Amino acid sequence: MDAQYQARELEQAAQQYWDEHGSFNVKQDDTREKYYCLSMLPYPSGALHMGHVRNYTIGDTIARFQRMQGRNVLQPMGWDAFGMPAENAAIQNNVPPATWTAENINEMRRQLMQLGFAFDWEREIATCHPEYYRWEQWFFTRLFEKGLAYKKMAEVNWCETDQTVLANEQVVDGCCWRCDEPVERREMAQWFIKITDYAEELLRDLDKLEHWPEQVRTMQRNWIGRSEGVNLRFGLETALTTGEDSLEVYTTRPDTLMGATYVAVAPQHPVAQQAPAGNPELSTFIEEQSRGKVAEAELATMEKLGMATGLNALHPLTGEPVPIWIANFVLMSYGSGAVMSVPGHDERDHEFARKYQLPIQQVIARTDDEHEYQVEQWQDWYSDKDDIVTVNSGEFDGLGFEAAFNAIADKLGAQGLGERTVNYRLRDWGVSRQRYWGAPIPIIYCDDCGALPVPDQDLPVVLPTEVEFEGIGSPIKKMPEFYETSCPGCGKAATRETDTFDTFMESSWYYARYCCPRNGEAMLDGEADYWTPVDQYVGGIEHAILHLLYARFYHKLMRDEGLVNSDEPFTRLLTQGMVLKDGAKMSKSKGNTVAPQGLIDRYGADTVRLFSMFAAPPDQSLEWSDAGVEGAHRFLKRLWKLVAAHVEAGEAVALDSSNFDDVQKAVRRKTHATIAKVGDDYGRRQTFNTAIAAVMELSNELGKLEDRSGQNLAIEREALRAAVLMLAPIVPHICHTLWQALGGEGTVMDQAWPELDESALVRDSIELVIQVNGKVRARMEVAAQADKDTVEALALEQDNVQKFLEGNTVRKVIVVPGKLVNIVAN
RNA sequence: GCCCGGGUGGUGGAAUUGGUAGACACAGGAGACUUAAAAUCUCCCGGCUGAAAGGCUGUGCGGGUUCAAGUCCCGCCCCGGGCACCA
Repeated sequence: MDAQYQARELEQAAQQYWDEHGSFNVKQDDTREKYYCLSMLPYPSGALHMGHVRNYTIGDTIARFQRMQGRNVLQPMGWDAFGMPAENAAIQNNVPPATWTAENINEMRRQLMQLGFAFDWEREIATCHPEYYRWEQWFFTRLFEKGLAYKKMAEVNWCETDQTVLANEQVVDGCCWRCDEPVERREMAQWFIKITDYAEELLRDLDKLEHWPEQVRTMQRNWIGRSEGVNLRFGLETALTTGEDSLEVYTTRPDTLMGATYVAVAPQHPVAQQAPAGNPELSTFIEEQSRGKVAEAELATMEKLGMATGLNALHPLTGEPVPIWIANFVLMSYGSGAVMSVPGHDERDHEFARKYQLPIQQVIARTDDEHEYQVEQWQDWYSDKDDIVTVNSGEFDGLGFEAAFNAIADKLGAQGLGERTVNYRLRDWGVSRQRYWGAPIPIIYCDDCGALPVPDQDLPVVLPTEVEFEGIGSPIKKMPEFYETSCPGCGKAATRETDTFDTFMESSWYYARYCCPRNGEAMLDGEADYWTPVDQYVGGIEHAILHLLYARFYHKLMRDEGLVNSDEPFTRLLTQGMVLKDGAKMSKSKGNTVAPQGLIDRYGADTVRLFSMFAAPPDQSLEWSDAGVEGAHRFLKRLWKLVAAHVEAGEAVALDSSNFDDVQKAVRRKTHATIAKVGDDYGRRQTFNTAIAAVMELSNELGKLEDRSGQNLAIEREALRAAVLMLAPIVPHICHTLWQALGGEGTVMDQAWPELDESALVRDSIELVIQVNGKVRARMEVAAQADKDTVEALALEQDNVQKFLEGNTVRKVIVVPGKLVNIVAN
């Protein structure tokens, strides 16, 4: 073999071998266990960034490791090709989004191939191809027919100057990013999918996802936000012009109902809309509240403002009038758009009541509190439902949380004024986008027949790619040749929907389509039954809620359509941390990106892969370091030289462990301890950084062998073969070559994982740490099987231990077998 | 504001179930080889102290539990992710 490690030549040769042998093209095979390893598909933004390299190296490592466990491994790749950046680039560079996207895909595919990822490229998909989104459109028409897709009004960011809808990202400090004019919230009719129908199941099945990070499950649980409470109605002193004479609110704390001193409604609430008649100040206030963007963070951090409507509601229990206020923090899109306010106990209500001098009434007290309730101060024990008792609540006085909840809920129920209900924070999924570069929503509007789905035989509704793209407004909204059509019901002239789908639609089911990407007859087929669910999913932590929740939802929708036969799409999830540079997320906008291409050119793919896996555990953020890359490269050079020197020493004799000296035993023990550790690190722990460190330790340990004669060479051979096998998933190219140099059979990627020899791990003696009062004072070597009494006696004999025991009495001795002895003395 | 993470040497990180803090690397220092440099190899490397053995101290801050705390509990501070139209 070459004396020098030549990454470029060796990597090209390995990739050529894989290509010629179709090494990663997989088929259904019922003789082996299947393993579907998937990394989140990239948005084709131009070139690969370090986040991609990290993501796909993790996925590739797992895929290759599983292959070495004997499984039939599918690892596909594709492109999340619709989205806003293509439109922005189109404006800037005067290139149609389709062209820009296709060029980016070609460049990024080339880079992925250069990194040697074991993808089955025959299954590649791009979500902007009609062959893909056709089935998304078809599926939407199924949902429409089931009543799971519907249209309603919803708020969007609106720029009056540009006459266009803006994404949250396009609103900067409350203003349009193009014209810098203030943005307002405006209602528009939009398509929604009823994810709330599945809220209970999405919540419940989180318990089944035992191989998901607890963190992600907690976030999803909180996002769905199940609560139990009461829907109750306040009467309206004056009925609305619509005849409506009550106001519905939801509360999780009916026990505090007697403390409700006012009602707050959203500015868009019917009561608020009717109130300003003859009150210009109020209408100005309501209008002002439509300024700013729709993001929750925006609404939650803005100053809490309100104004009295002059109208009263009637308390459902007492019949007393309570004022109705308009408050900017009440959101029309959450629940009924109205809340009862209990300023005596709720922090936000308290703040609001103090600001506007509204009455504050204490209705719960702490059973264990000696302190007087102070109206001026909010008491933070409100959310604590233990040890509280109702007060100032008339017939409901003296009850604990549950008793008060039940008594008040029962009373409301009996009077027809309220009922117990389960509520979710989760809102239905708005899938309409008023943008061009997305999948057209397959709906036709007819003046007579209403909204009708495009019939199957007319699908796909193809997005025109030859367009004049100006950037303000979607071009297809100005193309009669696109939107003019005939009604599938009555045949009369009709209009197509010109909105496109949210791009989360494409990424919610792509994992299933990889199983049968070229099927022109059906969305999914039997191959999807074979491969799904995905065994291992790898992607950024930033997708912990939205993408992963939508994909889980879509899987259940597909299951209920008979397309897949499992309840959850992703059995095991690994959420990758961010790639940072100087403490900030690498991004084009921050200008702190490091393009992997230069590093691949300089050091080779294996070095880049090794560094990205060594620098941090996969779920933590990774701080980029150019110096660290150099170090990773040095290790590969050392490994190369080690194997070269070993091969130079000639053919090894057969391993015979019967007469090993202590050094030989120690080296061989290290080999097998490493095999045990690395297997666990790859499989169970998924801490690839410690797996690499362990192999580095093993290679350092080999220096202890004095020469390469006799059994030493056999021990080294065993260690090097194991090291190459264990590193192959991370640095597959160099290991492909080194495996051949070591006389290995076949290719390294198809070898079985190295076998652990338990007998090599046996030790004659072990080192124990001796502490006095928890501080390490000595170490000693004892026979591995020494019993507790012997260990204790030996520990007490140590000189330094004696020194610290002087003048003290031994109170207790704790022996942790195999680890330490702690002598408690004073 | 709300939800979820994180904080350990000069740096990235290790310590897996409460049991030796700093594995493995990077950077730095000293030395070897070399005319020289690069590359490579050897040794040192948390702080204070000591000739050494050792001692004291140390995991964002303040408390607590325990024979023993980076790890568990309570209260803070700072940084990152998400917040439904960025993907």
